[in-house]
Amino acid sequence: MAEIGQIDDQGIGEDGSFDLKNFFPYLVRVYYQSVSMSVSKVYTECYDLSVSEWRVMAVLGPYQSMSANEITNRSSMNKVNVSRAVSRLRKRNYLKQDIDGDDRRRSVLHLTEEGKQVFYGLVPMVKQVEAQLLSGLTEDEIKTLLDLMAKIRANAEAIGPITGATD
Amino acid sequence: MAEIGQIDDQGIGEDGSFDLKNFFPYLVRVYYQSVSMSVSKVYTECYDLSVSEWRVMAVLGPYQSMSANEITNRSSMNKVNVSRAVSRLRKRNYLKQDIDGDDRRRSVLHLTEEGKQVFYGLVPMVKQVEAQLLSGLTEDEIKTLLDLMAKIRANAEAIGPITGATD
DNA sequence: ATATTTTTGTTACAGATGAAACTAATGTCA
DNA sequence: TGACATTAGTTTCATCTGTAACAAAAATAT
Repeated sequence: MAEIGQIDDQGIGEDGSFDLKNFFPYLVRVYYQSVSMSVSKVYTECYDLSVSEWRVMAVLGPYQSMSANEITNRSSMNKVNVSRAVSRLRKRNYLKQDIDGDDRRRSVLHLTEEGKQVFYGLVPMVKQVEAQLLSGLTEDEIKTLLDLMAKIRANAEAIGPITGATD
Repeated sequence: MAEIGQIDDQGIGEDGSFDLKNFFPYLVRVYYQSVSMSVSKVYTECYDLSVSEWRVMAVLGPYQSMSANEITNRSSMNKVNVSRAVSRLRKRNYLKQDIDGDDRRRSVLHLTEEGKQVFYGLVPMVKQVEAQLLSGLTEDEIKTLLDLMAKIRANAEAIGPITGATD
């Protein structure tokens, strides 16, 4: 009765109960927390990187070079967090920030040698965590999961566009 | 090749690429953001409640009465956030905080009449969002999704226990 | 040309966060 | 009883966050 999938439009049962632990958005949050924690542990503990910093590095990769705006678009972060992550990465010499010759508002960002080393050190580890997270699931199950997540994301975006990208 | 589910243990391809947008934890994050945003919009815009505040109310419900510690256990929040949410809800007269007679460290928390009204107003709306999020999915698909999410959560917790519950 | 608007990225500000330190009450064990 | 440990909940601190305001450059329009 209080099961998910059998959503009653009354909202509240006769006993006035609302079962948070079977409320879908709550389950998504807990799911996200577990996943997020297990990955962020890697780059936090190994290199003291924040999520934003890791994401900027991940988007950039060892050979890419792009503007802050492009990073924003490819990382589901807002421009403020990109700016701050870039600034911190620059201070640590993981990233170099040049100015675009054609458009002097634009920055041209790419990893330094040191940044690349960090990246190369990190990628196998985060990929291993990814593998552990998905272990025990078949290829089909993974595909199904991703498809369903995409469907729900589409539903969510139909309700209202995302404003502030939580980081 | 760079597809998820076909995880190569090299970590980085010959071209040194790492595809963030197909990285599973990233997809989970984006998924979570969409879901979270669509629900939190409801209680934020309607009653200016934070996630923590909503969760405390949701766990408590209209007739339940429990300690802060119990709320912590049932809501995947840490005790600091529960404490703060309780404090704010109390200031707004949505919640009453009494002291347990048997154990004077313990508080006994329950919603006030005003808090119940807010709760009754909110539940149908968040349930509607839940329904919209899941619309287009069959019962089986929903069950599959929840099962797979639970599996991955179990995998994550096998890697390492969750420390700070992000709120 | 020059005023206006748009875009790119940064900064200021107010509020939120988790970890750790803290207070107060209870439990344990000798 | 009294020393010590544990538990419940709060507060402090340093950091992080999103919104809005901002500066500078470029695009557009007149």
